Amino acid sequence: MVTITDISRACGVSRATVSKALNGAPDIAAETAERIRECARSLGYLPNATARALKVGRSNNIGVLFSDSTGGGISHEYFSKILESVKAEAEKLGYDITFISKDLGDMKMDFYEHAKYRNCDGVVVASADFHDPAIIRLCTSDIPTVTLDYVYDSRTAILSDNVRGMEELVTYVHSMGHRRIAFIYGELTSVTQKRLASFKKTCASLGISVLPEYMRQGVYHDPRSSGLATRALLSLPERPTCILYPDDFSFIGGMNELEKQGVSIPKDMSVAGYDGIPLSQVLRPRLTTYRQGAERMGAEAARLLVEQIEHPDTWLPQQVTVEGELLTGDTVSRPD
Amino acid sequence: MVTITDISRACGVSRATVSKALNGAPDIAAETAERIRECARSLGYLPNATARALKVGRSNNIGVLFSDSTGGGISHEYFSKILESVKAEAEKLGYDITFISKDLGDMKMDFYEHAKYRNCDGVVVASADFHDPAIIRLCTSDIPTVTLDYVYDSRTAILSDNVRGMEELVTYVHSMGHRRIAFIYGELTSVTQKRLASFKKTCASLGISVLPEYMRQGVYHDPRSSGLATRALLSLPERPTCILYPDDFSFIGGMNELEKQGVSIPKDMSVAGYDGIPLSQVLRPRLTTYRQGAERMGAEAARLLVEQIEHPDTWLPQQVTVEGELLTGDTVSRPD
DNA sequence: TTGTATGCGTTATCAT
DNA sequence: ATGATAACGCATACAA
Repeated sequence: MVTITDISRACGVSRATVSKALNGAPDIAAETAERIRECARSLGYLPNATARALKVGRSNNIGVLFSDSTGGGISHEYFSKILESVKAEAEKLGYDITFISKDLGDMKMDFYEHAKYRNCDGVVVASADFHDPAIIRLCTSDIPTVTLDYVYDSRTAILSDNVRGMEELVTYVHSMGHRRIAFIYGELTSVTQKRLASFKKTCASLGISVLPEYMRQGVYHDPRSSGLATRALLSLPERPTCILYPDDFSFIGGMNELEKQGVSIPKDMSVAGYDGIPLSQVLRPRLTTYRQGAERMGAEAARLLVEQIEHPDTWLPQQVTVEGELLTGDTVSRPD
Repeated sequence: MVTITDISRACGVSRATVSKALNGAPDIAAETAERIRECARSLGYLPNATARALKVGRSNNIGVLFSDSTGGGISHEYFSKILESVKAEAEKLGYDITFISKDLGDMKMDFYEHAKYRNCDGVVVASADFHDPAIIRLCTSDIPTVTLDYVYDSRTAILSDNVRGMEELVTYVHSMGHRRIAFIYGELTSVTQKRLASFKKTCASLGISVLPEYMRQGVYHDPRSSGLATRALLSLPERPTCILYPDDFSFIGGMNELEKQGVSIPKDMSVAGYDGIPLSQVLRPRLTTYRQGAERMGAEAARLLVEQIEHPDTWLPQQVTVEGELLTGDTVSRPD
């Protein structure tokens, strides 16, 4: 490994001078600096992030937290997209990303301790059980954090616009003539609460009555439960004319059930999903859904976190809401 | 931040003693050690990974490389599963993982330099253009590496058993009575070469003739191209009775085309995918496919990499092949 | 059994 | 404009 010392010897200057030259300090003669840089290049010098971090107290490394227990794992397309964009944006800003977990090897640690242990300059909490004390500890600590889809008091958060998403979906479906709209929703997280509230509010303002038998709890990302809920809805004396699913993937379960019962989409039943994952747009008929702005959310999260890290004094926590986009597919038609 | 020095002061011992006690060195009196550990706990001491790394020359951090350019991004379910299991296994072994990329911020670096810069103890190359000189440089460097689905000479690699997978698929399809089997394959990577060779060899040994018009190149993960290839196959004077797709997701395109032409699966046409992603098993009919052992591949990659890191002297490079599993769905039936 | 001294590679302060 | 020196937090060889 070639260090700053090697360069100093090769150039016949002190280590301090080399360091300054390499970092573009103003008090080094232009030609000296150039000579040193050239020398560094020819020797194949690479800065040592570890040593630098130890010295300056900043690692240029941000942690990312995906706690799988909630089912919000990396293999969910929504989260993998977020991860991808956090990564891309962070790298653009000069930061590496490291996963934060608990219990590294045989050292018992919680998330906060892990982040400290690795000297993370900040962490993006992308998917977690936000009521877990360990998560709360991290998110209310001295470490800069940005949460996704959940807000802690006086903390920065990036939010997918679930209220608007639901509103757009319901409004669209209503505009297509539907009045008997069923909603299969996921586990009662804060995201779900928002979608539920928005569903009800939008229905109310459109003069649609929300029948309790049209509201069924399902499970995110679980086609089976969506299938069962669909079956229940189909067995009602008065069927809905449109079913909203918890998400695009779980819709597959509904799709199967409808097909099985000979109910054609969208002729006999209109449907819509949520998320706007690629799958939804390659299905035929193309699924009507609301695409969450995962890419922008990830990028914003990284951007705001880095800003907070680099300007802690002037930083004001903020909640950024990222709008999605209604994807008008071919699964919602005018009811007879 | 509470350091080893704080503890030494609080306990009235030297820093060396604290360090040893905390690391369980054998030459510290049991009660002294316990007193120190207790003190550390009460002060909320956390080891500083950065300082330790600088001192011992090992970071307990492994890099993971997903180069998106090849389309092998994190949001591909196969790769996200691998990432997930690499992460889980690495953490179990006491290693954090950091993404390796090129061009961090405004510093121009290649992959090797990035890994060095971060002091990675090793790196898992999960998805990359293996002919890229930058990848080659990394994989043939002094840094321990493990590649997935590609072998560099005298290097450790984890391989999905594409030969066997294809063989099982073809054999199964053959056993169901099919003789006119079409194969839509992806871009010509080494993985594809293996699947192609295995397809041909298996066909040959089963006495099936491989018609050139039944072999069509498509694109991985691209339903559109699979749809086009399907259309071409359907327009042949003598249609195949079974179509093998590059992967489960791209099969969707074929599914749509078949549906559009009123060709029923599996009554009029049998089909099979590859990968065994969750989607394939929630479709109806359930897709016949070959599930790659992504979880085991990731875990093995991490395990072997760590072993190589921790026992560099006794290490022998090896290629581990991870078998998958034939998922007999409902999309292959006996032809008339 | 404990402590002293040193250095990992870097940057920052203060002299020169 | 350049250099000597110290310090970041830790682990280890060696001395006591």
